[in-house]
This record gives sequence, C-alpha cells and structure tokens, in this order.
Amino acid sequence: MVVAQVPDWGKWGTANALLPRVPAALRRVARTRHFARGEILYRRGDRAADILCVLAGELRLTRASRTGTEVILQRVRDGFIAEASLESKAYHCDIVAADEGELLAFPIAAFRHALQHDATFHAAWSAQLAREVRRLRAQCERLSLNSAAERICHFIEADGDNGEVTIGQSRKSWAAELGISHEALYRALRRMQDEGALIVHGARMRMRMKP
Amino acid sequence: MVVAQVPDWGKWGTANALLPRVPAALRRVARTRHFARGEILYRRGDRAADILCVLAGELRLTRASRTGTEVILQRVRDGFIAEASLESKAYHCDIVAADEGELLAFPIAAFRHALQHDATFHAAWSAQLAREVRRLRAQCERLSLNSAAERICHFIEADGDNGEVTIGQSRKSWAAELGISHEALYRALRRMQDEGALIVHGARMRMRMKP
DNA sequence: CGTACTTTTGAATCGCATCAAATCTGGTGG
DNA sequence: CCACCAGATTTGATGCGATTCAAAAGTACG
Repeated sequence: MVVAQVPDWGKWGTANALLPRVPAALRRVARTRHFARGEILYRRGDRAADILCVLAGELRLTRASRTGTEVILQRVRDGFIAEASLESKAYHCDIVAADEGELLAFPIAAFRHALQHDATFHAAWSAQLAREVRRLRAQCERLSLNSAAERICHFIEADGDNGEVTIGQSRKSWAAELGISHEALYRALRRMQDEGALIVHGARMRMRMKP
Repeated sequence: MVVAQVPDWGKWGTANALLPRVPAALRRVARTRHFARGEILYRRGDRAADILCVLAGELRLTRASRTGTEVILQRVRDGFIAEASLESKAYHCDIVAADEGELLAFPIAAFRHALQHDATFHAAWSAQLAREVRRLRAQCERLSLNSAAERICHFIEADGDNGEVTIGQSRKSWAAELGISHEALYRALRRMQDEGALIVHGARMRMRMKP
C-alpha cells in the first residue's frame, strides 16, 4: 500500500463528526493513501487490516450478485466506511473508488486499543455505528417498495431536506443504489415530471406537494 | 408499563452474547415486561425511554409504507432490538409482538452510564451493533435481487447453515421479510422444488447443489 | 364446532428488466 | 481546435415475473 505520514490533522474532520474525536495516540499511527477512480482497494475476503476513513473523493462498499449486478451497500465521501470490519477478520464486501481521492487508514489493533481506553471516542464510534444502522434500515425500507416512483420519493424524503435533494452521483449509479435499472429510473423521473409531482434541475430535484 | 423486578438472572443470557456482559449496576435497574401476541409495544415517534432485550417470544421492528404494506426491519427472538434507539430521542419504527413473550427493559440513561464506565460491556455493545450492520447489509443485498427465487437462495445461504435452513416463522411473514408477496413465495418454492433445486420439509429446507 | 389465519391455486394486469440504438457529454490526444 | 472515445443519458419494443384480486382448502385454537 502506498502510504505517507499524515501531514496536517487540522485540515480534516470538519464535516465528519467522529474524526475530531480520534485520540492522539491513534492519530500517530494513521496513514494516508491516495486512490484513483475505479481502483479496487479491497476485495471481499481480504484480511481486514485497517479501518478506513474517506477524506476526499468517494469510496463505495459493493457486492456483486451471482448474475453480475453490482449492489451498492454504502457510499461515502466524508467519513468512515466498512465500520463493521472492526469486528471481523476479513472484509465482507469489495471497497471500490468511485471518484479519485484520499483516505486515512487506521491499523485495526491500534483502533481497538484506542476504543478500549478512551470512553469518549468509544461513545462517538458507537453513535457512528447506530447512524449506519438507521441508514441501512431506511435503505431496506426503500428497497421493499416495489415501484420506481415510490423509491424515488422515499429517497428524497429520507436523504433530502424538506422535499429537496441534490444527487451527488450520476443517475446511473443512483439507479443502482435504488435497486432499479437506469432505464426505469429515467422513465419514472420523466413520468413524475409530466405529472407535476417532481421538479428536476440537473442534479437537484424537489418534490411537489399534493393539492 | 407493566413491570416487575427481574427474579433470576441466571436463567437468561445463554444464547445471546451480550446479556451476560451487562454489569451488575445496570441489572439492578432492569425491569421485565410481558407482552401478548399482536401487541404494539411502541410506535414510531414515541420517546425512546428504554433499551429492550427479548427474553422469550418474538418482537419485530416494522414500518408501514404509505400504501399500507408492512416492512419487517428486524426480527428478534433472543437478544436486543432497536439498538439504534440508544442514540435518538424517539423510536424510528414500530415495535410489535409477533409472538407472546417477555422482554427486559433497561432505562436509557442507566444504559449509557454503564457503557461509559465499563469498557468490556461497551466493546460487547459495539460488536452487537456491528453484527446488526452486517445483517442489514445482507438484507439490502437480498432486496436488491429481483427474482423471488434468488432472494430465497440468498436467504438460505446467508441465514442458513451449509445450504440448509429452518424458517422460524410462517411463510407469510417470511415473504414480508423477503420483500415479496406471499403468493409469489409459494409459487417460487413450488417451482424450485419441481426443478429439483430445493427440498422442503415443513419449516426446514435445503438447497441442492447444481451438477 | 366455529372462527381466524395460513396455505395454496387461478386468472388478469401492470411495471420492470432486458436488449437495442441514438444522442449527448466530458475528457484525451493529435 | 477538432477528431475521437468512453461513458452517461434517453427513447423504443418486447417478454417475463410479480402484484393483485379472488377463492378454496387446510390448520390451530378456544
């Protein structure tokens, strides 16, 4: 792995809630790594040696079904990814770079040690896991809806702010996150616009209230 | 809430990994509660006052979609449920009893205090959250499959043991967990049996390897 | 023995997946 | 600057599988 000492902690950790709570001893053993778009950082089954935190770009936790379709399980642009790997010997998913960027890698043993000896940090970590649990429950709920339009509405309500959301990705990969084909997504968006239920401006879209 | 002092800690906690790690101070403030089949213990939006642990029977974390379909997000017969409520003021889902049974309720403030002061307990709690994260990711992956047969196979591989699984619930509610209608489940099971891909014995079923 | 619920099968309908193809886009190199 | 390419976007046609509504048969329980 291409690594380097972390140069400056001050510039990171503004958006992510957990990073500022990382204790000094753990910071000292963290390494940065640059990644290119499309790069596969870890594969399912690889030994889980590090806890990863995305600083720039985008990483995704994915799994390929038997038929070859890629399922997006987590999508992170700022913060920790694959948090559950702390408790297992190997990664259970692939970790791929959707956008060129940079990550922080914390050796797992040091990470465990820090949690064990810093209750504040441990509390922040638990809160992070709880957030991820809630996010995943919302995603399960969304995937249980059986029309494309319903999933789109659910996404805007859950991930958006007051009926408005900005899609931070291509529509094609948004479709994968919603568990539908990209054609179905395009058509559903078109129909919803025609019916006046949705207003689309590029990557920003807004639900319209029913009369 | 109908509560009572916990009579005997020795009889609980054999199957669940976390319960034996609960420190004494927290045990002293725990209460038991009996629940009847069909009872709704908490509704979405209710203030989250307790962390719940199922001792007997079955509790489910559910959410109703706009169209009225019930989505099953978690199903627990032995262990903690709605763990993420530790981090929020209110429950985000309904908690309903699928089978008559009994639960332990830990006041949230005392639970937080115990985590903060007992690193071993806190580590066990984090591990529990991580397990739930992995379980939910598997469920998301399953719900991303778009045929009933594929979801059945995925369930047997993920929740079963070496291609064999015992369904601990009615097929109707299994269908809800798989995100398909119960008719589709019956038909898919029938087709898979006819094709020789699956052997069904009541609640137990086994995948057959391809030649 | 009746009631409530699950299990099972049938028929009709609808929406999504899939394959195909055209257009548009951003980025690369000549 | 333009040609070119890869990938995203968009539209069309077709078939399949799931949903839905309906109804019968089986099962558990008081």
